[in-house]
Amino acid sequence: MQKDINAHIPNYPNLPSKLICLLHNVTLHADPETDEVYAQMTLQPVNSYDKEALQASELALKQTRPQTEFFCKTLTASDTSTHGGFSVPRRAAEKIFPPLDFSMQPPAQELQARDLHDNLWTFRHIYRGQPKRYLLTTGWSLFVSGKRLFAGDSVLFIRDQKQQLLLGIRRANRQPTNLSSSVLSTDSMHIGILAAAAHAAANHSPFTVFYNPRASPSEFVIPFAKYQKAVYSNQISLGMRFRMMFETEELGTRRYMGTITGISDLDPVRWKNSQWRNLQVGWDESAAGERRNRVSIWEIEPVVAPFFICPPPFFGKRPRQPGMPGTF
Amino acid sequence: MQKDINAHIPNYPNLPSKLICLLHNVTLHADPETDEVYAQMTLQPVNSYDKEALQASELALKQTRPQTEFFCKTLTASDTSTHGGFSVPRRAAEKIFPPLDFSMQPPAQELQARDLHDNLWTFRHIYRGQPKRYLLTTGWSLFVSGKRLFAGDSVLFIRDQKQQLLLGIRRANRQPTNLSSSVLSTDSMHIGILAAAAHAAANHSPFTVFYNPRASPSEFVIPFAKYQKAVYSNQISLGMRFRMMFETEELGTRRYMGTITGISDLDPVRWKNSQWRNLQVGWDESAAGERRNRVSIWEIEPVVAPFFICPPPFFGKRPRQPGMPGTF
DNA sequence: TCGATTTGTCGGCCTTTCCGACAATACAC
DNA sequence: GTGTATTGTCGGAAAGGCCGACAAATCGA
Repeated sequence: MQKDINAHIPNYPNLPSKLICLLHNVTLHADPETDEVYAQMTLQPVNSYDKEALQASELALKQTRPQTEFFCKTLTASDTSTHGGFSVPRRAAEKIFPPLDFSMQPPAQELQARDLHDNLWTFRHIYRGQPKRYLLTTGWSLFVSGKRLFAGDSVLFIRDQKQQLLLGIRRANRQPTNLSSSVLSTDSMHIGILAAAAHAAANHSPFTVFYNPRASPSEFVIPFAKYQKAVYSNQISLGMRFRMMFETEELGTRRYMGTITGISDLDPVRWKNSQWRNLQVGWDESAAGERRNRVSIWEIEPVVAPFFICPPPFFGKRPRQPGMPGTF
Repeated sequence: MQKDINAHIPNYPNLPSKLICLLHNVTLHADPETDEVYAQMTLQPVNSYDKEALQASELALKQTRPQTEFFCKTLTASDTSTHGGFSVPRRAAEKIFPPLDFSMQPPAQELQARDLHDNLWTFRHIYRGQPKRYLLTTGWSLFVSGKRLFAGDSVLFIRDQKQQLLLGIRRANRQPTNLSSSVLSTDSMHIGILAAAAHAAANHSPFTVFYNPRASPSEFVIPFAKYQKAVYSNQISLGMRFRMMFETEELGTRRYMGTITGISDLDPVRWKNSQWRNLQVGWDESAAGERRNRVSIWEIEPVVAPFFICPPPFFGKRPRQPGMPGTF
């Protein structure tokens, strides 16, 4: 299938394997039907020597990432049944939600949160039961049915810098969501964006890209500072050990270790000398195929530690047996 | 109390007893709290000889009254209880609502209607039961509680020229609604509007009036054509017989007959020679005080019939005994 | 490993809401 | 009047939804 797609994508001889761009704008959107989240970016190719502008752009990017708190919970059968409400994790209620007045019996309060379409949802937030726990009751079932949520889907509560509550959802991976009717096919998207980028690169004019992490989680746009730091500080060599972060289902992160087993172009015809996933790697743990076997230099942290660290014999409670390092 | 109000209203010597105006604009509004409906009109005093402009204004007025269908129902105890839904009069469902698909078992459909604040309400419209009848079920109780409706209040469904459903409410006359907190007092309103009208009359400049038929059902703004027709065609004389239309509670109309018993200024000091309610009348039916004893010439239709029609000895089913004509 | 804490599920119970039965009312002739 | 059509009210049943009981799962030492 990969081959099939490649066959349809034309070659753009004037499109270099990497474009250095100014980031003019990032806006978040969500599909009105599915609530699928995506970002829209306006990029303008520039001469790489214009360092001042690049740094200003970097700074702006950092400043637009405000400090917020959030929690994410995967919905249980009880959370989604019509029989009851939503059981709020204690930490979440106490860190994210407005504090309840514990002189009331029982302590309870109306709670409002806005989704990505700016719809306001209202819930009753109450602390009750034996043992005591936080619950969302009235209003919760309207939300569940309104968003068509099922056990396994997740909700995300975010408290922003203005102390406002935001509310997102993340559907479980059921069958691959069929978006073909409402969105351009992956092929057309690729072709379209390449044409736009080629034109923009030739003219130093702005162009727009969309990033939908669920539909295609590959990051083709890399912060310039991250890229530079990686290129200047990481000395890559065959057999080098590294660590890399992965996001878990629950928005947490976890590190895996691996070894570099090769360096080669992913696509020697169209993207010769591109650093995008030009490192072939093997992983210490996990069955083959569970993690990609190609990564990019800005994704990894070199292990600078003493010459040899024994691939950890692993400490207790991990459910899955590790693979051997560097064998792929 | 009438006397009391009069004492507070100053005299505007430059304000004539009638103003001929161009009607620039009519917009409908509703009180966000009570849904009370009122109209806002922009009027510009003109020289009465500018007939062309007056006629254009008349024409515009007629055209803004689009042809629509509606029905109004006074809510029963069952309609407003939490035990059930809304029983839709058959004629109404079949004339106003989108037709159901009778091949379904039972025939049912989602129905949406917009209120005067542009809020969209959604109901389940279903045809079921034995004998069969139309009902609104799901969503109805939200509407009843949201609008705080009670048995005796009415709902109004209107299908407009775009086949859209509009939804209005009309509360029963419980105790006289106390609007003093949110609206200017009647006194201040009167004084303010008279000042505005006086200024506008002097300068031929536009001014704005509000018309709230529930709060004060008196019509002080009369379509010019209606006024002219009445003045030129009705020959008024003492003892003359006439008919007059009244609106019933249910938005129906009904005619009553009466006799002119006097012609005199309602307020000889401030509105000398005004034709507004300068006809004193007696009614064939109804106890004294039930209908006003002063009317205006444009409200009545002269009875052109044979010289003497016996004040009807009344036919059956009216619940209340009539007063004698012309006795005040 | 073990006790404490957290939280998922359930039975109980009350309210809401859907349904047709039936009767009261309105309407047509 | 009298028969028919319409619609208001009710009992019954199912679903929604709030509650604490209890136990399963998780966490921390």
